[in-house]
Amino acid sequence: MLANQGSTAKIVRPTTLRESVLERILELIIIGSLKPGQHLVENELADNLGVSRQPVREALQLLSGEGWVDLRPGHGAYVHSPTVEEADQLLAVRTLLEAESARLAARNPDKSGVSTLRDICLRGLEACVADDVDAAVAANSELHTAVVNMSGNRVLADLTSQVARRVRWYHTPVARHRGKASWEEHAALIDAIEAGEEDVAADIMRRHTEHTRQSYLESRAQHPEVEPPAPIRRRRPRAVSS
Amino acid sequence: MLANQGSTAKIVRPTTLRESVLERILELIIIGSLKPGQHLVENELADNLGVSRQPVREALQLLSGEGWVDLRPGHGAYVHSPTVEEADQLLAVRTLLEAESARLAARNPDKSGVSTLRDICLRGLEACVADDVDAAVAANSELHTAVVNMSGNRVLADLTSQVARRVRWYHTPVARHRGKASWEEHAALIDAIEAGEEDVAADIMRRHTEHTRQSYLESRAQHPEVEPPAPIRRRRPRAVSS
DNA sequence: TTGTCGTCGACTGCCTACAGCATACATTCC
DNA sequence: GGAATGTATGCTGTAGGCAGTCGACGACAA
Repeated sequence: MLANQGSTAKIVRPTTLRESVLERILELIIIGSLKPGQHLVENELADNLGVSRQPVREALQLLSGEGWVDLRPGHGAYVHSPTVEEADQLLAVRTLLEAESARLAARNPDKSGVSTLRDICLRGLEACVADDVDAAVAANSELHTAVVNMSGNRVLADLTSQVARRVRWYHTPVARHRGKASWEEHAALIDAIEAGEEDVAADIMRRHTEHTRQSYLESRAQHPEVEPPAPIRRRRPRAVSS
Repeated sequence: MLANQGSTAKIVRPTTLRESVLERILELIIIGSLKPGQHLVENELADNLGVSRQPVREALQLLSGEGWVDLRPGHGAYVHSPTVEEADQLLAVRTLLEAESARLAARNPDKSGVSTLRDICLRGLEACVADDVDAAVAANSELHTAVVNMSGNRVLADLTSQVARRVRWYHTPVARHRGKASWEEHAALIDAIEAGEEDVAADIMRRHTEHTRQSYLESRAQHPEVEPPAPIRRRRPRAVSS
């Protein structure tokens, strides 16, 4: 009976076709089935997903709004081709946004919010010592989300989540968590928020996210598996015929 | 011959119908022809603009990505209804982003960029003493854009422009420029950027945008013309018949 | 061999049409 | 008289289809 009721009273949206198409395409991009720079032919996607072109088109329009695909009028949609430079800039912006979130969260910390943070932190640490990487990653993003929400600035929260989603794309080849040290930083952050020390909280968060940025860059330097920009192929190589 | 060549080598895009529809709808929203909370019926828009529903739908999808309209699956598109709280948050985020832009611009200031800034600043000041409000406003946004571009962080620039566009929406009822004082702040900002004084530049920009935020809030307090959320009407009141 | 032009194929952009759904009104029952 | 249900209507979501357009390939000429 409670199956469909999200804990946060999320609206049970009448999931339209274009929404599910959007999510499936997004998943294909994230797992790498659709490669950066690849031309997304509407008919192919429609056939593969078993729908008509229309919902595919609309899903692509929405995805372009989130920076996942680039629309070239008259040419169609291409999977956004990430560069190291862009990843760096994205992580820099994330640092900026999240540090401000931490500052605002510390400006008026509420009891329940802080205790939520502690719960998540505890879970993350447990997952960490249990070597459950997936759970640790989940707890990590959950904690960051919780902090942004505590900021009370919804615009900031939306923007951050938007940026964070794109960052996740770049995280794929990176080691996913930095172990116990990361959670100690988290704990310190929560302390600062609870104590209302704005500058300290912002600084911890800034250094924390800056750290992941650095490790991303290093990892990227070691594995420069950057794909060439975009081999634009509109026709597939003709099969031997005649 | 140079008619179509923008100064910044902008691509001459093969303007599609949905693009022009998007711009026309956006204009209608900005000038207030389409009011906050209003239900955007696709057929009506299509008829009024002389196109079919398809490009209208796609334009609405794109507009939703920029926060101008809200899509409710199964219900259609509604003009985003701005609240004072959201405006405040938006302006706060803009302050954050632009201050960082100024910091980055000051980190490595290039000669040509700085001279461009000075040109714009001069024009703005001239427009100001000539009491040409429109020109002053234009110069103002041009200058801010130039600073963001000098930051060298394209993600930051994109995000800022996105936020700034939405902020413009809230500026409508506000006094549009603060006169000479504003341009003196601009001049000081440019000096700081040229001298490479990151902290100073960031601080000037922060206070500068914070000032406009304060004046917005005050103006809003005096003219609390906030519309009621959204009187959702899907059928127009039936005409007296029979 | 290299540059230019014509042809062809494929894909996008747009239009029209239909089905499903949500809302508002009218009617009936308690 | 009030509430619940049936019915009508307008709108959205989706499908299918057609024309325009862009790029690639091949032929021809220099």
